[in-house]
Amino acid sequence: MTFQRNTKQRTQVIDLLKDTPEFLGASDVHLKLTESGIDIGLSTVYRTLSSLLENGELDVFIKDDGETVYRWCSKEHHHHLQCRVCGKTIEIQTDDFEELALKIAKKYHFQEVEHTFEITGTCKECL
Amino acid sequence: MTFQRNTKQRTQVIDLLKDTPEFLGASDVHLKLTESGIDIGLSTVYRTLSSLLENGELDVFIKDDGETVYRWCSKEHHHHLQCRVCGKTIEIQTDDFEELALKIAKKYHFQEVEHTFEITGTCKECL
DNA sequence: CTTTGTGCAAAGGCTTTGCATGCTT
DNA sequence: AAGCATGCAAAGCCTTTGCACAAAG
Repeated sequence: MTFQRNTKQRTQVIDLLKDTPEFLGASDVHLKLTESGIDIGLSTVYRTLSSLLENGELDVFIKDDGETVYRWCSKEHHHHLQCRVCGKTIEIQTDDFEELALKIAKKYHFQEVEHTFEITGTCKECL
Repeated sequence: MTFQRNTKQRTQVIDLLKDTPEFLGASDVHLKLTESGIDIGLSTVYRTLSSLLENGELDVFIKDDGETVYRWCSKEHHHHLQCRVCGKTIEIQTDDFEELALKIAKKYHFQEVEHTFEITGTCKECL
């Protein structure tokens, strides 16, 4: 968690993310900022997003097409329910997965356990 | 779901996947096959994996680094506990995840639900 | 003034595609 | 023989990195 200087660009990225409820990719962030007349390089966007992610400020997931998308987040671990058709994403907060994962890890004597859990389906609007 | 011809290459990819319990990326498949003395192009591997995926023969998920990895779909759905260090993989049989996923899907009126759940950690031999 | 961030362009990694050749049916 | 699959190389995306310049502390 290295300290970061407060630059115009970094501030703009953070402000945009804080104001946006959906997930944004690096190119989305870059496009929205340049459209607003803010000058920023695409690589700076990538670097800023990476550093924010490392500091746990962002929620992240990788879309089906491989693009990584980010959203300002609360630091609690959670999972996603995503619609295959429209891409709408719903956050799920439940401790059940966490407990299950830990129980299984303990049974097999695993340490430093991490887990991923994603649900996809078709939402009622897209049926 | 287009019909596919039975070529040497396609058969080899399928055989490899059926024999491999872990998830494999396209390059993994290509490497393992060429190491076994089987001649196959990387693009053929990609095309074969895509067609198998479309036909619902494969389970898939995208790793943190953006690589897409595939595994032959066993009829019984199950999950894996994998060691980050040695790669050892343990199959987990429990209906708990299934029930949870269905419960969540129902709550949000999602249909045709699928889910992925993977646990990674360090096994006791690798600590 | 020193250190870190930025921009640009080039390169990297995974994946897709165009086209001629070869194999399946 | 006809048509789809393959291989190779080139190109497409998203992302990362090297380097010189600019800005922050």
